[in-house]
Amino acid sequence: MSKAASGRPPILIGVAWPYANGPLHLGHIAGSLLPPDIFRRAMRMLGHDVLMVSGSDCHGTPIMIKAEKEGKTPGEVVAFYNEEHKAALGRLHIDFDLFTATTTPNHREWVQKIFLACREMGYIETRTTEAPYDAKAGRFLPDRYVEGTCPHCKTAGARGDQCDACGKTLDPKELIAPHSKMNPGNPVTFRPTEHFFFLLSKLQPALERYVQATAGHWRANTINFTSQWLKDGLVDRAITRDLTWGVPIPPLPGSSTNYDDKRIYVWFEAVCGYLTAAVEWAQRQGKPEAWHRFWTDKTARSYYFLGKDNIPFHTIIWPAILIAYNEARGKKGEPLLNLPYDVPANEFLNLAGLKFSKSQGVGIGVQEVLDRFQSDAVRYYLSINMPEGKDADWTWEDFQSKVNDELVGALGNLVHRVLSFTQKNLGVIPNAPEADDKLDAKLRAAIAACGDDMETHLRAVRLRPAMRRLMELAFLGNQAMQEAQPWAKYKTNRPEAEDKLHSLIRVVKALAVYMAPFLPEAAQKAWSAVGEEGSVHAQPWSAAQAPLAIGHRLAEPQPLFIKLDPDQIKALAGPGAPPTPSKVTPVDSKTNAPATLAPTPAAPSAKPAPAPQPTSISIEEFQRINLRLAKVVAVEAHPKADKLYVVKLDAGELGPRQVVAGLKAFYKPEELVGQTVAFVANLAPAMLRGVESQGMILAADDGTTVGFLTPQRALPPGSKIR
RNA sequence: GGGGACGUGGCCUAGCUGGUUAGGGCGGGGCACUCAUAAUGCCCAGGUCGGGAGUUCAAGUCUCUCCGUCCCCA
Repeated sequence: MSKAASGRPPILIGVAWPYANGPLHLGHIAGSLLPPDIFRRAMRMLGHDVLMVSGSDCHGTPIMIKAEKEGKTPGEVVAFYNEEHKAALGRLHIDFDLFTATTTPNHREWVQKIFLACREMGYIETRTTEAPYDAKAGRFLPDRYVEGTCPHCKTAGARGDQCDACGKTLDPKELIAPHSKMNPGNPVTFRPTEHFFFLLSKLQPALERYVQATAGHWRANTINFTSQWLKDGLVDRAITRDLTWGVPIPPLPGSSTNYDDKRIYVWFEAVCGYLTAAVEWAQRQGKPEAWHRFWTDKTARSYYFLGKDNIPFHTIIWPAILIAYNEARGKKGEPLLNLPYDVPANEFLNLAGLKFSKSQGVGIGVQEVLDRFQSDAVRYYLSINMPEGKDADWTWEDFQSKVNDELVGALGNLVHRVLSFTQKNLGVIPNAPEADDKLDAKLRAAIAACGDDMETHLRAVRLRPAMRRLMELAFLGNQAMQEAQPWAKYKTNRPEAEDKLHSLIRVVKALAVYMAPFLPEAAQKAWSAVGEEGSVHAQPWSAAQAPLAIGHRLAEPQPLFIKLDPDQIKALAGPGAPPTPSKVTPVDSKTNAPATLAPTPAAPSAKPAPAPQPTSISIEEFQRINLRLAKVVAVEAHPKADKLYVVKLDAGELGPRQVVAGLKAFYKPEELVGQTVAFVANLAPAMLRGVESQGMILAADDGTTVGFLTPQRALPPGSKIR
């Protein structure tokens, strides 16, 4: 494959800028935000220099209106959502080199520079049109903020761009009795207004050449869409609007006209963000010219990730702007900017068949999901169910099934069973088998083939098939384990069992590498578990085939993934539950919390749920519980719960553990730190309000007083309780 | 109204330039195993590849048309 290739091209990844008028939902993540993160991680491991940028799209009328409604400034609204977006993305480990906003001075200056350059080259001119105007409010209105009676079906409440009742698209002028949507009492009149038009028609021939030369590797949907636009003939478009929130029109050479009440429209301005964000990133690096590597290096490639509704802006309009601007750059002898190399547009993710919608309150916020589930579980479901070729559905039942049966059952289980058995019986990673060992050869070949296939898929931005291919390796590993039967061999032929285990650990290590782009947390856990140093994300793809750390002493393995609780899923999927397709209370922008959600499980340590008392259990049953001593290293308040602590434990040979405990009402942090406590070490990990808990601290209580258990004599952390 | 994408067994889906018995996964049924988060492995379940027509020696895979879902444009 490309392993032999030297000089990997730098890769610029542009991610469609989420609009800063609401929290992110899963549709955004699946459609345009998660795919580039997977791609970015994969390309880094494949040796490319990658820059991934995006930010909040902050301008336009909807944000002004939202600000008015909430009695805030537009700046406050977008700052809030910019933070929300960053937090949600961070929790999902979608890591940008820069996630900025269109409100920065840098962005404004560059947009104005590009605007002027395009105008200078003759691609922007002014024209006068008539636009709806609210005289009382003293401002022009976007078409969809004009309401009136539909001229076709006579239904009241039709919008200026479309009538929802009969589905016809409208011109606001056609409406009977047009009035402002925000102020229904205010009549709307039409006034002439001067605007700047971007002359797409003049750029048509150049765009055709560009598409001709580039679109060979685009997805069918994208290329057809684009050629259709070109076939129909490009229409000049207004790129300014009558509003006051946005990038101002710069002073025009040779003109004294005042354009203070106009702004450059988002579809011209926001796409420039891909360039301006790269520049800002370079500045922040302290290397102001560093962006050239990704923008003017002739070998560099740019990938733009977006939803299908966004295609023409990235295959027509943005390239057109770049072509026009490049003409000006060429004249000045500046290096030319690269046009989009690929535009892997995704279809949509729906919630049980309904569209995610911020405005209609359909859907669940990313943060609410992450309060309940591991980010890798969410990433897995979104990856294996990615809307790459067609729309996909998020359903809670399917989420549960894919996570429990595939992620936990196949992938997580393979890693865990291999490491558990080895750790328990050998303690260390065994020596490699002879070169002619059959199983080892087979698994080595499988690992190499999987890596190659995944690489092919990943390079072509076929992420869902790449994830599928990874799962095939996990299936194969389980098969091999089943056939090899180390548990039986171990008793009769120990050297042979060790050979088998070595080969299986090889698979585990390969999985750690290959899953890294998709499941960053689990990949790191698995990587460390097989005794490898440092970050798996810094490894080359080929690390999957590197030799094992023979002789490394294994720690008792922790499961990679938490199994989903069917009851919790039912609560989310059931009738009346907030994230169902039924409408949800509009999200409050301050807390951005939807209506109540299913209660989180009670804190594990203070009061165990009253269970039916079994009369007796066998000693074997009791021995299944791994009780240990651990030293409390640190205690922090749980960020999202009043009664919970996040406790860091040193569990001796088991390594560090993190446990969520309901001790906050009974102990101060300093009363706990340094103490030796008893805890259940093999309790299935659980997410408690967004924090993973890997065990349970034991405590006794009489209903009012609570006391944790501690050994009567000093014993080291990790000591067994039996 | 125009254009585009998609429509494969209960569910999610592979199927590139047309050609052996249409492959996987989930769920379901049976068996095996016990290392593993009651996890895993094996076997089985037999879907007229949305409907119809056509091209061809041969079509899920090309053409036309109709239906459904979604997106864009007018």
